[in-house]
Amino acid sequence: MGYDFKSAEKKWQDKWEEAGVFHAEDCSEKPKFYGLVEFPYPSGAGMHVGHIKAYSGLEVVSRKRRMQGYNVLFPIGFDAYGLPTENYAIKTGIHPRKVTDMNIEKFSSQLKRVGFSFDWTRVIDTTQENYYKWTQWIFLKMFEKGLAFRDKTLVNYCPSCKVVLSNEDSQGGKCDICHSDIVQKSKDVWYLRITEYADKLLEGLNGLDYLPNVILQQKNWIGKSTGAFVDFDVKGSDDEKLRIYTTRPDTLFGVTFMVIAPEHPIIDKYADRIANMDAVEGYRKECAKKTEFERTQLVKDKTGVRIDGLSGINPVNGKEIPIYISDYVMMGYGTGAIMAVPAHDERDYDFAKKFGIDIIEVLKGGDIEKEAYTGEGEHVNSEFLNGLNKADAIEKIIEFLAEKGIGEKGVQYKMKDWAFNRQRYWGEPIPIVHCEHCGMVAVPYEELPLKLPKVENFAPGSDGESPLAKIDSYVNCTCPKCGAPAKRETDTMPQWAGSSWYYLRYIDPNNDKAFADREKLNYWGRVDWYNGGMEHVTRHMIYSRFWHKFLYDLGEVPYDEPYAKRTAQGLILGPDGEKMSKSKGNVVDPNEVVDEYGADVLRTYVLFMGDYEKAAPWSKSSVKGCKRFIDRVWGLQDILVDGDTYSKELESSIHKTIKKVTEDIENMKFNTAIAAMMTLLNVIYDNGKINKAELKAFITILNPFAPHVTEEMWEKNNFGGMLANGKWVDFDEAKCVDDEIEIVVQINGKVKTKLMVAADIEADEAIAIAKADEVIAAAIAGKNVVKELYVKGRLVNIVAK
RNA sequence: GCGGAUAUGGCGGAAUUGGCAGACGCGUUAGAUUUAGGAUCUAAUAUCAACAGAUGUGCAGGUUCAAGUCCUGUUAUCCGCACCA
Repeated sequence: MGYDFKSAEKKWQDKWEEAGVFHAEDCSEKPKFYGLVEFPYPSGAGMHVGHIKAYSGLEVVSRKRRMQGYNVLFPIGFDAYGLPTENYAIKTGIHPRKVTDMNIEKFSSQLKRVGFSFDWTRVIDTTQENYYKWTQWIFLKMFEKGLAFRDKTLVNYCPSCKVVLSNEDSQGGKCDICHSDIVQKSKDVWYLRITEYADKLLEGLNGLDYLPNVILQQKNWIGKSTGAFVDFDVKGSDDEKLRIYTTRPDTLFGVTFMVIAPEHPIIDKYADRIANMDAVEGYRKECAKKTEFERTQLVKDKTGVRIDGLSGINPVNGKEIPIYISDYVMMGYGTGAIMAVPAHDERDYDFAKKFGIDIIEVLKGGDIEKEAYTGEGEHVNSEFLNGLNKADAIEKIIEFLAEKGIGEKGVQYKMKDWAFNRQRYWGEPIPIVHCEHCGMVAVPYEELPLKLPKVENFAPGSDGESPLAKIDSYVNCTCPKCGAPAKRETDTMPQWAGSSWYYLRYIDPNNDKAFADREKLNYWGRVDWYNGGMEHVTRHMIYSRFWHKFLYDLGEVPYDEPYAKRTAQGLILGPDGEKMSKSKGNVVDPNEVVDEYGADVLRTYVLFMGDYEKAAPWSKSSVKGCKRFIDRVWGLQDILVDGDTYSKELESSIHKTIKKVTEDIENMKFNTAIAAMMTLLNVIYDNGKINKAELKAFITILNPFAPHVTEEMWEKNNFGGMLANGKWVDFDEAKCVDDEIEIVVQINGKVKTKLMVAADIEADEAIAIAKADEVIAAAIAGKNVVKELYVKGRLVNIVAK
């Protein structure tokens, strides 16, 4: 009788749910394991095979850990605020609430069909009042501490969609949605002062078990650099100081010009003294027209205009140097002004060559006739720095600058403050009231959640205002402080908000007194293992680490980093080797796979298809290989015999496989774990029979991968209880080795023959046996044996000339 | 441009960390079974060669008794950052 996955899978999913076997127990005596996967955005398209792979990894780890006696928290939820839902709602007229509920329903049933061992009693939805109440609560705490603030910014605005767009949605200066030209618009928006945590976020990385690549990407994102600020006097101004930032203050003697960003305020301030203001203005207009893409493209061909009327004075030698404006200097980094050292900076070099500016070498080691020398070297032409190396020179010059009061040590970050706003409906309302008398006032904590009002028209308003701005009953309120009529903030929070603290809510999802109970926080502690996509390791992870560190500083959480370990799965590519996309028509629907082959096959395949951390193309025929594997496992019941200990024939194979699977799962080497079980299966069929003890062990280690078929077999053979509640099997290291082993005999490193010998054979004996072999004897006859080696358990190598 | 990673049969990928290259799976070929197809089972399957044997882990060198693995150089692909001073 074949295995009927259709009925068995449904049956066991229901039984597991009924018995609550995957419910995590708060504050239990058992050791805890908190495994976290990135909760999905419930899109209308339904689940993707990528989700299955992303969740299957920690699913296997979680099921195994449960069987090993851990109290496992393996939760799931939905990150449901966001634009796609809202856009769909606008298009169809169905309310986003309804769309979200439908999509969550769809995702939930799909996830359940795959048999994931999530604790469904803890499911969260970021759009529910009892969840976003605490998102707002955290925001207000930040507001209280001055970390949430408002500031003017130039935003990308699409006049056609009437919406403010992120940089990602406005690439190339065109709106991603309607492709009209984006205009820059000044607007007051909310920011979170994440830069205040830049150092903590950087230092925190040290003790964490993240993939090296993840650490690197986070470091790059934070982008810390150390250097110095230096003030240059400006000739032609009223005693104006032009402050620059540099990482190489030691090259100050090589400065031959300065460059400021086109937006630099000094231009407007002294506009009447700049003789060529027309040219300067013309250049600035030209830059403003350039899209971000254009501005980053032309690396070699520098453009710029000299400011006629203002010049800089090099503070170390009093030399007068020209000042240029050029768009290779950005207003958003450092001070928007640089000192240019063409001899030792490629950009400055290109610029100097183009504009015919002097190039003065201050570091030995390169040939500045040909190109800028950016390496290290001894200082020359630098007065008191001459002869010093880079580190010493930097130290000395900073000392000098500080003494003279013309500069100081400085640190810069690439990371900017987090623009925390959306002019959209489907997001968490920002709980702030604007009062004419009191300014910005927080909605009192006891009034949270500030509910997102139900509206009929959730399309964005004109002029980039949030749809909430049109609802008078929402906007008009009284000031919580003075009681005067006031207006509510109408921006909502960005998508990233809800996901910045969701791992904390799983710990105590229904608490209405706090975001999570302190005792439970103490018990569950950090997420032990967080798996997700590489695309989320910078923004999402840094944002949530920031929120967590903020809560830690507030004393609201008992540990300072949210995630102890972070891994990432590789993409599943389409069968054509291309990234899956609807437009390419190469998307694989997990539902169809479950329909055709069953959930166990789908789960096994996504883990078997290749290295978990690498991208691999989907192969329809390889899926069939996993189907065969599952069917052959079921077929073991046809050759089942009695026996309550491992048989001599299979004992070492079973121990070896248990060892391999046990270790591989922890290292996310799921593909080789499955391969090892396939190998064992082949060994068993070669053996012709399997006894009950052996079958128990086999289906136990297979259970995390293929829980349904193994559970069905467990029941059918009356092994007792439910396998999901079962105990993991141990292996005995001593029994993983065979008595007799095959060794290879090489002559001059080439394999000549293979011999069976006792596993504990000594070198002398092994070599003697090898030399006694007729093939070897013949090969070395008449030759001079130079060297004889025995590598334990592996080979004998005889070097003969 | 900078940083990181990868490169192994027809395909996805293994390789105890310097010790039999190609585990496991797919595909292919032959056979069995079947009215047929499908499914299943058995065997073969890196390349060249009838065999002996030789060659073989992107390419070129090197170290070693022994190299996919270590060293030097080089090429290609992918990812991240990108005029960050």
